[in-house]
This record gives sequence, C-alpha cells and structure tokens, in this order.
Amino acid sequence: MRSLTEENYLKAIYRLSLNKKLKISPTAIADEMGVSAASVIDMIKKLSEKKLISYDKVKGAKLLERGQKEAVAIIRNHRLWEVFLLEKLNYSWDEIHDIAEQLEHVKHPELADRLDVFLGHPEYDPHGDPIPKSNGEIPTTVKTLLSEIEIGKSCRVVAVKDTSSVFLQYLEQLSVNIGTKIKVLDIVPFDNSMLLQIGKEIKTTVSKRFAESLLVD
Amino acid sequence: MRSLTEENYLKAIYRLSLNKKLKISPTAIADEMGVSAASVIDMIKKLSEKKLISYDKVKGAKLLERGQKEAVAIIRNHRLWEVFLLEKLNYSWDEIHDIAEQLEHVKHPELADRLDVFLGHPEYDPHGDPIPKSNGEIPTTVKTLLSEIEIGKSCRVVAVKDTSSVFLQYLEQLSVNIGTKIKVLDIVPFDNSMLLQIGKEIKTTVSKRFAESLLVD
DNA sequence: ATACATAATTAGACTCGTCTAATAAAATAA
DNA sequence: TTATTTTATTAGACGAGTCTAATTATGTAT
Repeated sequence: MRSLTEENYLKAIYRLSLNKKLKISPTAIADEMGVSAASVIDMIKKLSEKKLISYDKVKGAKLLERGQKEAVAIIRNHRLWEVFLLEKLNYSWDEIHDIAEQLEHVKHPELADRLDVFLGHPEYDPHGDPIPKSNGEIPTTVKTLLSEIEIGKSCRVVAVKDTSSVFLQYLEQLSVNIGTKIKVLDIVPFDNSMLLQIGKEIKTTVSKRFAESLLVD
Repeated sequence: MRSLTEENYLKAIYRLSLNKKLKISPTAIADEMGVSAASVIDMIKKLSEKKLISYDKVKGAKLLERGQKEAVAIIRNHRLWEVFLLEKLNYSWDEIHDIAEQLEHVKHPELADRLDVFLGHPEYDPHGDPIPKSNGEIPTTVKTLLSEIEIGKSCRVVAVKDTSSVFLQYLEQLSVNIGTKIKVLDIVPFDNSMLLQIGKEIKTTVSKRFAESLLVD
C-alpha cells in the first residue's frame, strides 16, 4: 500500500522526468512539491528502499519500473477524472485540476478502467494531455495546434492550451467546446489570422494567438 | 480544514447517534472505528476544542451543530458516490461501499450538488439509505419492506437490505434491479411466502426472508 | 587554486494519529 | 457495602512526514 505522500512524490518525479535534460535532484523535487530539501532526502531514502526509484548524487533520482508504473497509473486516474468532471459534472477547465488531484488517489482495482469505459475511452484530458492506457502505454501526443491546420482542412477540438478565464469565455462565446468541428476557410498572410467555420453556424476570424491556444486532432 | 481522521470520527459519532438509546461513550466510538479507547479520548478532546462535538463523561459525546453539518455532508457525498459507482460504473452492491468511503472525502464546493444533478437527484443510495439534501435535511425514511406490501399492490425496488452475494445473485437471476416493478399477487398465509409479478415477464414465489430483504417504495 | 556560492545531507524537533501499560473512576454483583 | 469488573483517562512512546539550522560536498569564478 502506497501512502498519499509517496504517491505525490512519485508523480512529481515522473513529471520532472518528462524533461529529459534536467537532472532530478533533491532540490528540483523540493521545488516541484513545495517542501524542504530535507524532507525530500528522507523520502528519497524511503522510495529507494522500496525499489520504486533509484538515486545517486550525481545522476539524481529516476523512477524504477514499479515506480514508473505507479506514477503513470496515477496520471491516468487524474486525467480520466478531469474528463469526468468537465464532461459529466460541467466543471470548468480551471476547476477540474484541483479536484482530480484528490480523486486520482482513490484506489480500487478496475476503477480507472470502468471510468474509462464510462467516458468512452477518451484519448486526451481537457488540457490536451494524453491519457495513459490501462497497460501504462502513453499514446504519443499527436495533438496539433489549430494554427498548424492548412486551408480547407477540418479538425476537431480536443483540448485547450490556455486555460485563462478570458480565453475560456471567448471560447464559450464562439460556442467552441471539446469535440467542436472547425474548418479552416482561409489564412490571412499578413498576420496569420484564420477564418474559421465553427460547427455549422458560426464563421469568424481569429488571431494567430488564438489558433495557437487550441489543440485539435 | 478538516483532516481525514477527524472526518471519520465525526461520521462514526453520527452513525452512533442514530441509535438514540445508546450513549456515545469513548469505548463505543473505539469499537465503531476499530481504534483504541485512548486514541478516541485524544480525538474527543480535539473535536471538543474545535466545537464540533460536546463531551461529558456521563452524557457521552454529541455532535454540535457544525459537527452534525459536516458529518451529514460526508454521508451525502458517500451515498451520492455509491449511486454513481453502481449506476454509472456498474460496480456491484458489495464493492461500492469501500470506494465511496474514499470518494466521500474529496472536497470541493458544489461537488456533491453537481453529482446530485448528474445522477438525477436520487433519493436513496443502493443500500436503501436516504441521501441527505444539500441543506442537510434528511428525507425521513419511508422505505418499506417488500414484505409489508399488500396483495394486489405494486411497488418499485429502491434498495436491498441484504448485500450478501448469494442474495445478490438470486436477485440477478430473478432480473431484479433497482427500479424494477414488483406486484404482490398473493401471500401464502402459512409462511408468508409471496407470489410476485416481477417486471412483465417473471412470476415467482419468494420466501418471507426474501421479502424482508428488499426495500421498495 | 583559492574563495564564494550552491546543493546535499544530517541532526534534532514538532505535529498528527496511533499504540500499550498504568491508574483512576464507575458500575455491577455478591 | 465491599469486591470485582468494566470504563475512562493519563503517561509515554512510536512512525510518518514535515520543518529549521547546522554541516559537508560540490561547483564556479576569479
């Protein structure tokens, strides 16, 4: 059985490991978790003893197979719950993270899988991050920015990159949601503004900045 | 902010308070929680200081207004999540309790209310316990045992009282689920067995014991 | 290569929730 | 009413996870 705290350390180390360049030092983990370096050292000892991570002063920390598996499972839970909160409970983008942070630690065999089925096997969470599969495999992120779509092509919104409320309100105004179909009708060469057909009804022009904040497939 | 442990004590005291006769003594709480009496004493001090409960050696412990409110909120969460797990994730009766035990502590304003809306304002959880309203009001349990239904009357299954797997499998075999309509066609005076019309298809006789294990409205 | 700065580690303390063992108080039985 | 049993309470310890304040290593710049 893994404690809440241990799980959070694994998650933090996982997150840091995504940035291949960076060495996962005690201080890096301390910053990520908002605790003191001393606390991190203690936990590193504990997780190493449990063979969840390896640690060496020069190379830093690294998830071992079991630790990696557990971290990914938690991320999977987190992202599935985010989808649930947004799609089923109509929470907004900016609220779901904190709640999912709690839900991700609820443990029961099958829970993630059942949630996955219930949600219709979503591939991305509402922030555009891929949802790991049951076996721990993480679909290589092929999410595309709307700004990369060519004239004449259509796509569907899978996530937002910017979650500021101004942006979200703008989306709402344009009736853009996850799943909304968008066709790129034209691109203005001057500033790369895009003329879009949003769903069936709306036709509008958006800035390059806007197009770089929407993820589509 | 309430700790997990504090919440569990409040819940335990609430549960004990339902049995009006019983004095809520440290030992009673210890038994309910599966901890030592010494631990309970400590927590009683803590909860009293926080004005969540009152305590007096002779009268025992009692929830104060705030404690009561918090306990009921947790129960509400628990029961709503149970409905979710059963109805949406297709978990079985005997699995939902343990998961709900974890989910009930997830905190966010509106979470319970949104879940309530999503589930269509259920009145009972799958064990037949009433789900407290948002304002803390608990619908007075008017659930009836199937055994109390008169000949010729119809009712709908709202919950089960017995959650043993033999019983649940029996129900499955009879196609009895929450919501299933049952009409009492006859009662055998000898042993109070009941002849039932279950849904449209099935007509069968069940024992008194069976009829006392099903809750209907 | 020495000096200064940063990072890692250790030591010791604190809080929370738990325990066992000892003691005090109350309830019950003889 | 005294003896016995049960319950409440206190004292002291422990593990988990945290902290601050040393201390020791490591790096970096001059």
